[in-house]
Amino acid sequence: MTQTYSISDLARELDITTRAIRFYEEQDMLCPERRGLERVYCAKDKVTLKLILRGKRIGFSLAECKELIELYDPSHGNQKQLETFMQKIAERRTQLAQQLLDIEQMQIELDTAEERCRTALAQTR
Amino acid sequence: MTQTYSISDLARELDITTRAIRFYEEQDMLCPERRGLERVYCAKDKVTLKLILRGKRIGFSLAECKELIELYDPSHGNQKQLETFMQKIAERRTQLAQQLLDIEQMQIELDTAEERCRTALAQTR
DNA sequence: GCTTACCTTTACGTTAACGTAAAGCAGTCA
DNA sequence: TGACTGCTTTACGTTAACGTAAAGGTAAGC
Repeated sequence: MTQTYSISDLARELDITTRAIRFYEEQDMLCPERRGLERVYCAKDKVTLKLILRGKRIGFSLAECKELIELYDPSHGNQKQLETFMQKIAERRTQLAQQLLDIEQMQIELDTAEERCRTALAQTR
Repeated sequence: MTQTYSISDLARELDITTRAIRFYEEQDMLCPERRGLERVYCAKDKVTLKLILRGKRIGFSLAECKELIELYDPSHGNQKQLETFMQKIAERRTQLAQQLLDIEQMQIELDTAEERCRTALAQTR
């Protein structure tokens, strides 16, 4: 008994619109089964959607998310493709490392900003 | 002798287009001085630009970046504004924390993907 | 049999963040 | 003096990521 979902099940659970889900399918990031016309999603589809949403939260474009998804399944690769995959993985790593630095720096700046706010607040008394 | 820059100085140094810089000004994120018609940028402007670019790297919209910049200078705030600032700072903190989690998770997935690539590569021999 | 609730497709609309082209002014180098 | 370089403004174009409306199919419940 493998769990399945309707499109609005997933929309509710992941807090996105059905339009968005269909759009991701248009972009070949999803390929749910069909029962008649209705889309029937499986657990893997849900994982894919979560991957997309996580990617978006850290500012990846859908194109980048799609690449990440494709990296997830290197079964169908010849040697050249696999090497390309490895390279893309390395690129993503670099990008993530930079983002970590950026976030740390932002946190520091939020510290500063908060401090200044406190000071300013103290002076209004 | 405070350092100043032309628009193309900054464009070169920060690796963006002059169009982008002018666009940020249109959005009231910058307000450089003028010598005649020419824009003359100071050190603070450069800091602002770097802030924008850092925000963009981690997926912030320009509107969000603008808020961050405004948070940077709470001098002109009455008590209510300052409290709003504090709240926005807290929101950003939450967002950054989520992004950190997302990035860590992505790194783990890149580990997995790389591992699978290695395995697949080994089998092509 | 009619309404309600989901589902479908097709297709045009919208916003953000610039790109790009047109037209022109100011200084400089040969 | 003319060509080149760098700056300006105005304005239309473009791409991504959906939003939204139109028009309709199907199954459940009253």
